[in-house]
Amino acid sequence: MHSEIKQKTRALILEASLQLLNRRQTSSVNMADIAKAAGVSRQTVYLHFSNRAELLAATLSYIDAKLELQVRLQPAIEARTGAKKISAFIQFWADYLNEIYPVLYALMRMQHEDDAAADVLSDKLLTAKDGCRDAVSALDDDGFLDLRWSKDTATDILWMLLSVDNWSMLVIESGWSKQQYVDHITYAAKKTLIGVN
Amino acid sequence: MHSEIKQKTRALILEASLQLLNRRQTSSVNMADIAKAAGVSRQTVYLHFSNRAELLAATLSYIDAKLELQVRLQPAIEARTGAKKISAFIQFWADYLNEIYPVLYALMRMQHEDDAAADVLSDKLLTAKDGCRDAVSALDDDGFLDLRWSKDTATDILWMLLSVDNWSMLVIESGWSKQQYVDHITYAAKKTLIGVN
DNA sequence: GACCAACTTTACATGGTGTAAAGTTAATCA
DNA sequence: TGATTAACTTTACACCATGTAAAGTTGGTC
Repeated sequence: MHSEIKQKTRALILEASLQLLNRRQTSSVNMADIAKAAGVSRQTVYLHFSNRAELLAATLSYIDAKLELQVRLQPAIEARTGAKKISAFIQFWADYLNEIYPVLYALMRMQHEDDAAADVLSDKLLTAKDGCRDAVSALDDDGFLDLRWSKDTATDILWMLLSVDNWSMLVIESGWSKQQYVDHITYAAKKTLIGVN
Repeated sequence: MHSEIKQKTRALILEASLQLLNRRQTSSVNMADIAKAAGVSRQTVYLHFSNRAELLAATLSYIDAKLELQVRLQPAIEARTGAKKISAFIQFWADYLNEIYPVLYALMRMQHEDDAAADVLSDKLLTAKDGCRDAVSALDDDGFLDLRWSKDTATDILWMLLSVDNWSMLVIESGWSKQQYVDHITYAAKKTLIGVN
């Protein structure tokens, strides 16, 4: 079958994209670089992905498929109390960001010049914001949401705390370990959101 | 004097840069656009500023000169308690960010492609981080710093809360008013950092 | 043996930054 | 007054990545 060949080439490109982004986070990764690493011509990449944003989006999905997201998310979904949901979600988020950061970083770099890239990013991140909303709702149901916050405001605050930029600032720039990030951000989130009403 | 003419042209360029950046935050502002707005050839801009990063840095300084930073910072410097220092500093920071954001945004957009731009930004932001450190120290002197935090960690946390990306996320994207930003972030910062030891 | 999907090769348009160099204008000074 | 020169203009070009275009090659498939 021809389409088997096509799928194989697609996989080669995605794997090359992922590997390159993981290795050299600093310098930017070209379409040409990726083609070269995949052992394929630059035009072939455009045959599979109509532009760079689409390739990066596909690379994100490629990672997601490897990670078994549903399994990883179970603890956050099953957590009984709001506080435990927050802990579980932040734990998940830190692990997940660690995996996808290089791709997100590439997308973030091009988001201002390229609407397609901006869309991919905002899709990805808004999905995660729903996780924040869930956690806040659970906390509110428990009666532990600080009366100072509306649910929307609390969601914005938690979402801000968990932003990709904050993560990279603390973990990449300031050198926090993953465990420090999880511990400190979890503590900060709970202390900010929880009120003894 | 020749140099008077030169200074006048320089001022024209800086003013044009500032106006353009303030008006159209969304689309990017070219060297050519700025030259045009200043009524000057593109090459003349390069005669005064060796590259875009330098022009933006000068535009930042140009704003600073207008703002009388020292006066604005007085309340934060004079505040007696750590808690009041935090409030005063966040108030100052929100006002200041509001003024310089368009320029910072332009610098942030180019920081990954251009080392000079990255340097300008990190200079500007590290100066502000010192403000966070001062506030944390004051809080610690009062004996009100949550024992969970070291001074360095607390500084990182406060600094993260006040990051430009967070500000734009809340104020630009989520539509918070300046007052909401100040009130909510101040409350969150105090609740996170202050401990009853 | 014809067909065609997948891929290659070559070439070009675009857009913004920065460099280079020759030409113009008018203030300054001997 | 006339030469000098600082400030600015004009024109042209190199660069670099993205994306488009089109003709050519290879090797399964029927």
